[in-house]
Amino acid sequence: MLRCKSWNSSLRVDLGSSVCYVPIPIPICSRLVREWLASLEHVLTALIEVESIECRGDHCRSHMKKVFCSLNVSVTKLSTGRLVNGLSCDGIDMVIKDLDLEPKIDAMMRDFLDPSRWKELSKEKSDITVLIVLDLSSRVADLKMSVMNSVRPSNSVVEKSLDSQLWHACAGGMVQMPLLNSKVFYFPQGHAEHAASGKVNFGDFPQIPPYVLCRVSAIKFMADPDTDEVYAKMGLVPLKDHNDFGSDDDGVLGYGQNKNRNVENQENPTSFAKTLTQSDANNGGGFSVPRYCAETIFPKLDYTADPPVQTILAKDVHGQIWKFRHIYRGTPRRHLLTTGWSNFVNNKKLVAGDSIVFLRADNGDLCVGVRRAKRGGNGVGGGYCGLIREDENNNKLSKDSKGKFTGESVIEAAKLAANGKPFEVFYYPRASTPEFCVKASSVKAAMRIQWCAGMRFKMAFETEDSSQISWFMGTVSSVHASDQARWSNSPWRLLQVTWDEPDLLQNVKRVNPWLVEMVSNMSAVHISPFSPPRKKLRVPQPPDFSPISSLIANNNIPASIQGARHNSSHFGLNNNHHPEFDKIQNLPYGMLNNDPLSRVPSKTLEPSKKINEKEKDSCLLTMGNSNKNPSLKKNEDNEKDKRKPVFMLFGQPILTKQQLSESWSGDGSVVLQNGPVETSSDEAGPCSSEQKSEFGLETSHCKVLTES
Amino acid sequence: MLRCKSWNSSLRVDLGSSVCYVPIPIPICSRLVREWLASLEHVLTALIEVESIECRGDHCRSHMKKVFCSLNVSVTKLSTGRLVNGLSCDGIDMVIKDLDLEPKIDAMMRDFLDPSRWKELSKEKSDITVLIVLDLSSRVADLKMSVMNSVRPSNSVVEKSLDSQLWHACAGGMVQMPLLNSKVFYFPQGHAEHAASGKVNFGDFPQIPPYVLCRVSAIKFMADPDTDEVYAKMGLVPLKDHNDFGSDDDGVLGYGQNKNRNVENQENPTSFAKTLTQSDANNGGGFSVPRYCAETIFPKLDYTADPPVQTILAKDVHGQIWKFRHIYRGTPRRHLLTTGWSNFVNNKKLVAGDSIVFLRADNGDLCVGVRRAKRGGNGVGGGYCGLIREDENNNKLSKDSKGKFTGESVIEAAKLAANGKPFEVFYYPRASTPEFCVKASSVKAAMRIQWCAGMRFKMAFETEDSSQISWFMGTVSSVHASDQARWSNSPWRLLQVTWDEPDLLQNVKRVNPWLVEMVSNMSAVHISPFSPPRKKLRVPQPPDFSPISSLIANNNIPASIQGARHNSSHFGLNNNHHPEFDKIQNLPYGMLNNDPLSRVPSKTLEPSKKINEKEKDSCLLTMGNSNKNPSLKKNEDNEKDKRKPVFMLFGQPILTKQQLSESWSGDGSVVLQNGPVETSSDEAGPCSSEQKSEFGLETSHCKVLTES
DNA sequence: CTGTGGGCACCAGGCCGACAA
DNA sequence: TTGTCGGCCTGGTGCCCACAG
Repeated sequence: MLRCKSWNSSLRVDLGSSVCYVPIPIPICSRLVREWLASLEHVLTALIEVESIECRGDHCRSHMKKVFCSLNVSVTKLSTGRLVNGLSCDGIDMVIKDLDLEPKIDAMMRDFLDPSRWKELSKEKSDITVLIVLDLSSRVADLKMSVMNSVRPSNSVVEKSLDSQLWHACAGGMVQMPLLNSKVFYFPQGHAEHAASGKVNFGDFPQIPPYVLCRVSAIKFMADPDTDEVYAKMGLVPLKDHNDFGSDDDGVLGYGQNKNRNVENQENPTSFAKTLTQSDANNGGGFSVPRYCAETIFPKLDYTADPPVQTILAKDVHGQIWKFRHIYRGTPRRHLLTTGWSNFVNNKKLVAGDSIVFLRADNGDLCVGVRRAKRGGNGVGGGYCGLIREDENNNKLSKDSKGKFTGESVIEAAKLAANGKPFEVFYYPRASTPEFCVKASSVKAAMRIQWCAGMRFKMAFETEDSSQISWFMGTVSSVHASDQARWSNSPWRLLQVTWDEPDLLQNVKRVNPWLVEMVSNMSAVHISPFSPPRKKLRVPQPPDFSPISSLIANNNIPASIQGARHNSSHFGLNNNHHPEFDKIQNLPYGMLNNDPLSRVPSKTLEPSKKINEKEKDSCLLTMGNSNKNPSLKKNEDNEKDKRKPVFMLFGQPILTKQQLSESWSGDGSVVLQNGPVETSSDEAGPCSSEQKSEFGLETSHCKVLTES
Repeated sequence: MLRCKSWNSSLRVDLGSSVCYVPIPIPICSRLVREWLASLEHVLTALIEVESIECRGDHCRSHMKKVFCSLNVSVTKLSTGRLVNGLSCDGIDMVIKDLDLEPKIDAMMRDFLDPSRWKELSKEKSDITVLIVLDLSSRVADLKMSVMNSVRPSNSVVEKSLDSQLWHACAGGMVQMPLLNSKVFYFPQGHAEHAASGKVNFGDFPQIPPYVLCRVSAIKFMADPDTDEVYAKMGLVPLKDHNDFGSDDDGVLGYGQNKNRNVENQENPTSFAKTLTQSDANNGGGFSVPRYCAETIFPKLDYTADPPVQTILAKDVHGQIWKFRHIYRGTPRRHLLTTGWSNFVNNKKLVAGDSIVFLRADNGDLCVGVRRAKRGGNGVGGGYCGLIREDENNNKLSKDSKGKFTGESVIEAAKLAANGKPFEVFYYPRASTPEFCVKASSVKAAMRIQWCAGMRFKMAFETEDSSQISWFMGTVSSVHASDQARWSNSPWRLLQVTWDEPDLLQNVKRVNPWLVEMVSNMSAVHISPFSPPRKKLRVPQPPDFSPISSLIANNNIPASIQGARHNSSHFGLNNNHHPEFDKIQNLPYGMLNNDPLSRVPSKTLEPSKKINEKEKDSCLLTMGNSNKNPSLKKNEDNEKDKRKPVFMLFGQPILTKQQLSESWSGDGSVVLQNGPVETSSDEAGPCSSEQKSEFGLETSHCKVLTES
């Protein structure tokens, strides 16, 4: 038994030490071994206790790197719950041994290579030990890479839903994922932007509606095995009637939009994000830990030691455990991660500008996540993001051939949605497109607002380093469907806006109503509390639309039929209701109203009122910021129904006759039918959905707020 | 202009120095760059003259590795002839500059990225200069690998025929490639062994004959871009009549088999092969150059210098140029390759036991090739090789999806051959299966021999390190088709043999007649002149055939019809002619005789005579060794027709009536029809080939030799 | 003549405090 | 409080000779 003090820089092992994530170098020819590793998926990304190290060969110095060394290890803690397909073995302590990867592996290893054998072994919870024979040749780096590729399971195999807290921490503070069984509106347009850069031709599918109310039947929080990019897979079931909605916890209007926003660092103090500095990302250096992070997230350090030092173990999104040396030293004293950090940076391919997230999970585990800065583009500029997404997609396709990112996949999902059939979507929160599955209550609340040109609003954006959220002020310049030809009644990107700081938000020309909050002009100064105004932003990157105002001039709506009561004429835009409503009942298939709740009486549409400055001030929305008020925040989760009855939708919505007579609309073309329809039966279409009816319930939000 | 003395171990560049093969690390996100590199194919694997080095960034020490450095280079000599598809630009000096690979490459590089632009530029032979921006981050190794993969063209793209001399040097001394336009016999059985481990089911294709006479219409010497393994792509045109044979230079029988064997180191003294020692392959060390190699292959060293040192530039099979420091030092003095050697070893992934070939080409270029030792098997043992071949094949398939190594590809080729249509085959000389396209004259000469059990022979094998060739003695134990059920008339692996040293050649149980030379028992001692007898061998690895003797007992031939004149009864095997010849004329499609030259008269088959020991001695073949006789060798190329008229096939074959009445045969089932056939016209089948007719001309070789 | 091993120098990686923002 | 830098130590790489087969 010969002790090798140091044999490989990536694999520094001493007897009795415990090592994390041993990337096992495999001899080139051992195809079988690689396949075996792949079949085991994550089993090797485990905490490994080194029992003995043996060096074979005649000499251990000059040819040490060619000697086959035997590393006898105990896998003391499996860091991931999966051994083989479908088998969960979380928490199994296991030891693997007597596995010889030498060239003559074939005969003696076939037994071990059989995944079913592994499955059985783990069922019995018997201890197994692996004698891992490492080829410490000069090609270790190469081999390590190829093995890591092999070990890393493809997306199609691993669908484990990872820790929701870590997922959200990586996703960033802007992301709001709907709850399981909650209602969302699915927007095919948004899906197309997200998954196919908007380059989806819906023209051949006239039955696809602009939005479909769905129940979230499943949601899996996942992460790309190569890039660690978090994404979610959502199962959606189009809703035919409200009986599907037993577990809906989404009955309160008006709160959804910003309820969980800004949770990071405030409502969820157990996580901390830091953007890597040059020194952090520099290969030779360590990681400078902000004091707040070290004191609130990391395990308590024994400051009586000199120097105070400890080992940090942090789990990443894949369940891999990373080991860091945490030391408190220097003058003045500061917290640093030294040993292990460089390895992490290299493995995750981090560069300055990327962010790292430390999170203390509810079970006490320390987790580490990664948020990559947008490469090759300075935040706001470029309009690249869609393209980059598609490129990644193409690579992905060749790997798992799932087709998540093609126009076809969007069409397929949208067709299923239109037909009332369950479907699946993938959502990448780090992509710079707005969420296309939006909490129904948020949409409803937003659409209940009488949007009109001239309105002042604020909208939240992530700063480029993803560490902060900034609010930007803007003015609604126009209200009309973003694609009037195809989706004339779609609220998607309904608002055309101008920004108070247009240079920073050049590419953000149209926004979704549920992403903005109306504000008074006077509050502009103090709504951006923690961000210097010029900080670079991460904003949704809409594909460049051609100017839509020109389309308006050429659309089918005669100018003569436009009313004038609340004419926002100073923008030259028309946001009035359409007086000849019946003439444009060209609602797409599946949009007919068969929801008893929404059978509001037919009435003559009353044009919305022009909102003057005074009214706007009185309409200032504070609900999105309500969680900044500690006294309110405490009770709102449990008592929001009672506390804000004015926003209730289900139960007894408070609706005045006046409110019922109003409807939201954009310009003339964006008018939703909200009169009673000779109700088609359920057989009229598999998805005679209630989207319109939901919007039909809208009230003037300003008015309600005034009442309360 | 800041000088970076050393910035990266794989890229050590000083001003004014010339570097070879700069693997360019590319920032991760630069997909466009990678595509561009791929489109340029080999352009970057060139001799590069460093003009200037610039380091940008605030500091050049601690963050040097993150700083983008600009390397201003001149590509002084393009090492490969291809820039873009179809464009040959050998010898173009070109300089590339002003190419910025920074993140914002897209806009400014699109022009450069256009392959057609490069095509034009190279047409004009204008000087271009590239400012190559290198991301010297810690991920250089990773990136280098990915870029190398990108740069390396796939097989499907590059079909450049590489230097024949280097190809043959890498292929080894055993390999005999047919000449362009020469005649070969194509053996589907051999093809199946070579390309699909023999696991090809020909059962559904009864029209496929066991051999097809072909003209070699094309031959390309190629090398695997990943492994450097040499292989050849051959175009074959089945021959319908001898008029196709205008340029046939293969008219002399009896010489072909060993004419070009042992050329390396003897007839071709400008190449030298050495098997790498541990020290050679060891990462820390250099390469110990044998004196002979240094003095005969390498450029002349100036021994007056102290120490004598020079730079060696050697081109590999891909045309890449490798640079080595050649020094003559130490006590006692010896030749060493130092700087550059380690890089070569790592890049080629060489290990001890692999061989390296240095060759001085006719044009004076120094070339370097690689011959890998068989991994994972000790030479003779295992029977792996076929399997390994197939595994490599599967990998290959996923890469170029060419299907060179499937049973289907063999079936396809064999069907085309059977139908007289041109086809293509790939031959990997380092695979351990016999050549399946064999010089026609060799086959004819071999089949003219009256093979019979008990005959003594020798056969050449390569030693495991590929450096030498050893001759092994054996005895023919049985003569019958290797697969009597399907290929009853195939000469492929006709001879079942026993070896004088059976332990070394356990898996070689059946051999092709044209690969062996008959010898007398007495010459056994001195025919293995330059190899210790126990040196490990590299031998063809036939798939394990089940014992064929049992098949014989169950075949369709009644025992009663077997003659007994030359009964080699001491082996219990029957090598007599079939007296009821007409009953087994079940020749496969395409085997009918329509060759006027071969329309030998029908006659009663005379059973072959038993060869007693005395006769065998008199039959000793010396033709195969004739080139060892300097006086003979000098003239044989030009005058072989005249010098050995007894072996002529075309022209005026010397055939006595007795000779014509004889035919070669193995056991009863391996009888070729050589009587006149009611000749089918050409329409009888596209490939009514003359294979049988060729063999129909056979004479008793023993007899002919006795006459001369 | 050449294979092998130890000596040794160089350098990239990595940990440190100093210093300043 | 923490980002950046130079100092400095260390281990790995690679060139050298000695020695021996």
